[in-house]
Amino acid sequence: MPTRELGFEEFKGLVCLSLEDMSRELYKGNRSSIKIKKEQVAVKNLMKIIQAALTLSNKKGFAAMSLRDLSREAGLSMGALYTYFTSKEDLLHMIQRQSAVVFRVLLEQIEGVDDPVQRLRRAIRTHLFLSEILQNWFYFTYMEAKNLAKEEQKKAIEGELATERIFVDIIRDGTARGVFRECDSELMAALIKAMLQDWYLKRWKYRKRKTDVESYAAFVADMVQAYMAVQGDTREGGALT
Amino acid sequence: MPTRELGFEEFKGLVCLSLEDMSRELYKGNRSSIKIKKEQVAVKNLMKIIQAALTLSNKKGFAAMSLRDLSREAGLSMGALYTYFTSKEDLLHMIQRQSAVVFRVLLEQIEGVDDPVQRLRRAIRTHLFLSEILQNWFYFTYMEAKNLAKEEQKKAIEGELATERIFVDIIRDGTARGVFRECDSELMAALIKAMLQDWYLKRWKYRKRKTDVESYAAFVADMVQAYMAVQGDTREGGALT
DNA sequence: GTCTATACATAGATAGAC
DNA sequence: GTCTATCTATGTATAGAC
Repeated sequence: MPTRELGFEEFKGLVCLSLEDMSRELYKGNRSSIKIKKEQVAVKNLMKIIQAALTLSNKKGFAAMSLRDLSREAGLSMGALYTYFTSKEDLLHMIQRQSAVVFRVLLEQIEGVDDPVQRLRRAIRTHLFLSEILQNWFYFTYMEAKNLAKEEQKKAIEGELATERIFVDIIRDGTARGVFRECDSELMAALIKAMLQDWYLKRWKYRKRKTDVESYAAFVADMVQAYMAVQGDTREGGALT
Repeated sequence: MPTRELGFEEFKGLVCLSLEDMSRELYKGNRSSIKIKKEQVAVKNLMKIIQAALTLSNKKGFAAMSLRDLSREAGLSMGALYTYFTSKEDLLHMIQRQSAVVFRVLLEQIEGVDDPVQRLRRAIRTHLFLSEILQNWFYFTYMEAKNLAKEEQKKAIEGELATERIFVDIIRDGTARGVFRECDSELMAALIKAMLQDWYLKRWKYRKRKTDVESYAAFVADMVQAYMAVQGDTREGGALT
């Protein structure tokens, strides 16, 4: 569907990923465990709870965040909190599960882009844009994955690999069509992912340096492109070997 | 001093970074807070404590690890534990501070390597080798940095930036000498660091794929080199722009 | 030096008033 | 739907026997 290259602000305006959007989705997906019936009320409070949970957890870790801390930060009593989740672990899982929307948007955005180079570039930009909008969600998901129950942890790993798989497929397609050089596509994809993740893991650093997401995206894309380009092959020759 | 390029096993044999070495250093650096007088005894138990602390923390997080857990895993009583540190936070800080040896070794290893390309390659390899040997220390330091007190946290950030600075300097030197293209050296260094960190943050993934540290180092170095090379400039031209 | 037993604080979770 | 008050388990930390 999306053919034209979008700037970050345009992208942000189109996708529905505000705290309210995310909270509403979360509410709809957890009607059974949330005791509040009125959507208006529920969403309003879920926004406060999630915002508070992400802020506190990302500052000192989910395990170190007590529900009393959360209660204070969200402006709700302990009792009220427990009408929105059944246990602290439940809250963790709700937030974590919601992060899955990312994969859907990523696929949507590269759909219909045929040229491997453009497709790769689009995937990189989209991933960075998403993590820019949902920075605290991404950070939380990454850092708190180890706290999940075994079953949910397995899903998180599958999610990580599925995203990586998107990049692997693009690279292999490009190589098959002669646009990219031959290379270890899994390793290449892993390194791209590492660079994409650094954007939200070290947000403080890039913020201090006033690096914006567009520049970062361009740099990563250029770097990958420089390596993947078939002409001017620097893999074997040169001072490196 | 080191002129010849070392393989990983050679490197591992030369540096003194076994659990025992690290524990002994830690003991010497914390004589004041550790109540045990006999070095033999202290080091033996510190090894058990640190090994247990790293294992448990890296599995479920330092905050979620209770000292009862630690006591069981290390095979020492609660009382005994407290003769090796004054508080749980103290233990965290001792482990975290010990990770600083890395910076020293990194500097030692690139010292005397003049050619920017070789110097960059050496720095990349050394960082990866170090994180391979001290995988659990690196992982711990990265994931638990947020639990540090404000003062120690500041030091951790300075450490991160100091390592990055080494790469910045190599890149700028290379550019000045006409070996590397002009580029945003801080951003380049940040991305290199991101790729280096992925090696110990996602060790499970690379282990499963049977990627060894030498291959990983070569890939990262080649990729950086492909972008930094002055000839065959692909930054502006090509399908990307 | 190391252990067992215990003090004391704080955690997660719930009951029942409003 | 939300609050306050409270239960119980578990946490960190220490005292004192061996």
